[in-house]
Amino acid sequence: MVERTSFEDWNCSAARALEVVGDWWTMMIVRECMYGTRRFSDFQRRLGISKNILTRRLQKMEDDDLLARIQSSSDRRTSDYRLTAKGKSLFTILIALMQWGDQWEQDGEPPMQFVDRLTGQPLERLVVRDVEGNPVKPSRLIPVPGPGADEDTIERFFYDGRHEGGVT
Amino acid sequence: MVERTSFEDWNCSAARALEVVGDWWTMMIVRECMYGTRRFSDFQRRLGISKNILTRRLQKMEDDDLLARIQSSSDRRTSDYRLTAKGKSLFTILIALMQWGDQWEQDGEPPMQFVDRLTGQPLERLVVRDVEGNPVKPSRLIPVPGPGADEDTIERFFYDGRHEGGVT
DNA sequence: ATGGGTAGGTTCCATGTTAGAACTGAATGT
DNA sequence: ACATTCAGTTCTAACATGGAACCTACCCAT
Repeated sequence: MVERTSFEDWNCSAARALEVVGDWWTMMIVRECMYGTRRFSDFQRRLGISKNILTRRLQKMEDDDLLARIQSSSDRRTSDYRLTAKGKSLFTILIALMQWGDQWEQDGEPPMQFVDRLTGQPLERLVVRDVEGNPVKPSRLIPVPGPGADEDTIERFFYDGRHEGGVT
Repeated sequence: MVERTSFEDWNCSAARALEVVGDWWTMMIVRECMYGTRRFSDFQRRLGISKNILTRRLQKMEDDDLLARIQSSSDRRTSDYRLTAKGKSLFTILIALMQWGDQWEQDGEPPMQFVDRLTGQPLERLVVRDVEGNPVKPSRLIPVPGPGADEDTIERFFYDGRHEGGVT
């Protein structure tokens, strides 16, 4: 096997999420959608992506139900690509990426930011919190199997030493 | 040019973040670190990643200052790979990915979850909020240039129609 | 001290993926 | 009718991936 390792059968939500959005272009296309881009040629020009790659990515995103393709009524050559509910819910991941990039790769100076269209107010920084609403440091946490864990996940947890480690 | 398009000179924080963590394995290695994994052979066995690929990824993550490599005092053959502050701050992105995967690829049943090591309490769902702390729907937002915007970003914003679009 | 095993790589190769350029073919606009 | 635009497809060179074999330092038991 020389094909890329697939994460789709892994019993891990992060791995499954990455199987859908983990390549270099997909989140950039999501960003572009959130900037208002709808059409093939606009994605291509604004991202500087090759046409054959864009075709494949849009197709995969449609297959994964991130994008819906809607026939444009005015020009029958084009379709509008729009985010589905599943695609829109990648918003949190996009904001997390942008804020991390702002902090560590842009010295805290955002090149672009999302603001309220009426008030012009920016967004709060995303914070991981416990159920009582208090911010959580990774070092306070440990990973445990959840209701979706399969046998293998549970076995690894107990016999592979994972319950002794923790977030650091 | 047939090399992968690099995002490192883009004036976009999401693109720069993806340049660092946007490949298939990097966030899986971060997850593994947060599960307590430290050593080469453990990353290799638990992730099922090829040794040459793992070597390259760990090296790049060290170059990008996500991981620090610390000589193990007991066994001079091995080193411990540990997350730096920059690496630890990928936590928010990892949680966003896990929660998205839980919801859309696992029917809301998490295979693994992070809980407080003392109380056993799980985490709250990440929510994008405005500065007053109210949850924000993407449709209420528009993208605007920030303090880190360069000329090209500002020009595109005004002359490429981006200010007319918005998050939808 | 010696032999066997382990940890952490490196090298090699077949196959896959990417990017760019050239081409296609239908729909538009003039 | 003619040129142009849109959204692709096809072709090819270069690069990346994954699996296996190989390598070398180190640890451990005898």
